[in-house]
Amino acid sequence: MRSGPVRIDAMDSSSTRRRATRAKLYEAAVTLIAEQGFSATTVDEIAERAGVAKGTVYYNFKSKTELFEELLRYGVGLLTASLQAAADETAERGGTRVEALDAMIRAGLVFIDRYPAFTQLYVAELWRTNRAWQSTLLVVRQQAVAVVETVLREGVESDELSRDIDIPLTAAALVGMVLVAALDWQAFQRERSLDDVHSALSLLLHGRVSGRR
Amino acid sequence: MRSGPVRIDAMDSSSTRRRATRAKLYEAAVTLIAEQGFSATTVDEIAERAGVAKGTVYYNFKSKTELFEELLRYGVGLLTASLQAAADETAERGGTRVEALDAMIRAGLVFIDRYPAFTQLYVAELWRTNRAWQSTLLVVRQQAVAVVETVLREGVESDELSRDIDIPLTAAALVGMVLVAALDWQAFQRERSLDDVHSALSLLLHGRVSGRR
DNA sequence: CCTTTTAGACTGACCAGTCAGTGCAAAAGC
DNA sequence: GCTTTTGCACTGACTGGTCAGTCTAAAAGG
Repeated sequence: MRSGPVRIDAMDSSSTRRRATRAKLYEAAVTLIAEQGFSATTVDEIAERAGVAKGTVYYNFKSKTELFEELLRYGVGLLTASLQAAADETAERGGTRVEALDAMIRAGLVFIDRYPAFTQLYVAELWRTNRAWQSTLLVVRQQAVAVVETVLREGVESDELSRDIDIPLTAAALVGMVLVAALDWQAFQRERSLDDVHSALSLLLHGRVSGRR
Repeated sequence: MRSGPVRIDAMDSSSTRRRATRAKLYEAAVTLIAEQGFSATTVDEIAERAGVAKGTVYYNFKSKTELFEELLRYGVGLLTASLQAAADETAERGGTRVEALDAMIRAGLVFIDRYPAFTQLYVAELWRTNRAWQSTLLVVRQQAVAVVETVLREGVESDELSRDIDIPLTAAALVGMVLVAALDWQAFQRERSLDDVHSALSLLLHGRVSGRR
């Protein structure tokens, strides 16, 4: 009866139990670190919030830093996928590149709305130097920015966007615009709806704030 | 009340010597905290970098947190003054509000170029919750954003800017655009000149990226 | 002479990481 | 069947180090 290879998935070191524990730890770590910062957050707090013993943290991750790095990789992976999906959907619908950018702005806002703690933590760590996870962050940032740069590049090639734009700088500015507007919305202007924020940013993207009439 | 203002100087505790020591401590703290974060930076390190005994830190500030809060107040004061000056100069020259915004973008970039460490540290702390200096930051952020909001409001009233814009959100987005583009420039695109960054942002502001031709 | 700074020893709290041990379910042995 | 073994996942008390903040006596500054 039980002669089959029942234990195989125990071998890839991600049994259901383990995965569930890791998920609880990510969840606990992300909010605590977003609130307090990495150094001010203790492993005891993370364990307590996750409802596991401290030893379990070290059974699942080799250090506090490693837990944090995996968290970063995981979160930015989600964001990148979501931006890419927005761009792809627009392309499939036969939309313009500007529409794609607009869709990506919305996707960014939806992401931040859903994972505000992760976004806080990402922004807070991104421009620090001399930190253990600098190299992880650099890679992970480039993935996300590259998605925007690609759409900008396509837009320029198809003459939909101005030849004058500086792609890397414009991509950074757009990402920053969305990131900061969204965090500000979450932190200081909670009463606004996602649509409010989206249309304010959309107006800016389309140059209808101060553009020639 | 004018009988003897002799002690006022002593009472606001800012003899020349003290001021010089405090300045050395700000300077040391700002770079260390920008690199490592508040919690990961020790008072011993700050004192050593400032070339001062540890006791001196506590003679001048009642705690590490208080040193940091004063640093924040001081830095944002500089930024706000510089944005305001840019807006005022444009107005005196009889420039438009859009020109004023453009001048403020440049002033922001110049500030970040001069005090990159302060900017890093500000961004890293701004959206954290549950920190001792949250309330200080809130006040100080509002001062800076208000300068931008005022110019936007004047622009709308004089019909120079679209009635459709949402002033608080647009102000936040503009500030974010400058902040993130500048930090990205400093961290990942050092080879670009301030003018490159300024014209990329200017193009966005004027809606010449994707605006109607 | 009053203020400010120095050097550095000291304390008490706090915290990352360790390790010997527990619980438990599936397999092996009988 | 039933009991013994195996190994995974987890536990929590403990350790060694670190750091904010204090204290002192004496020197430097003005």
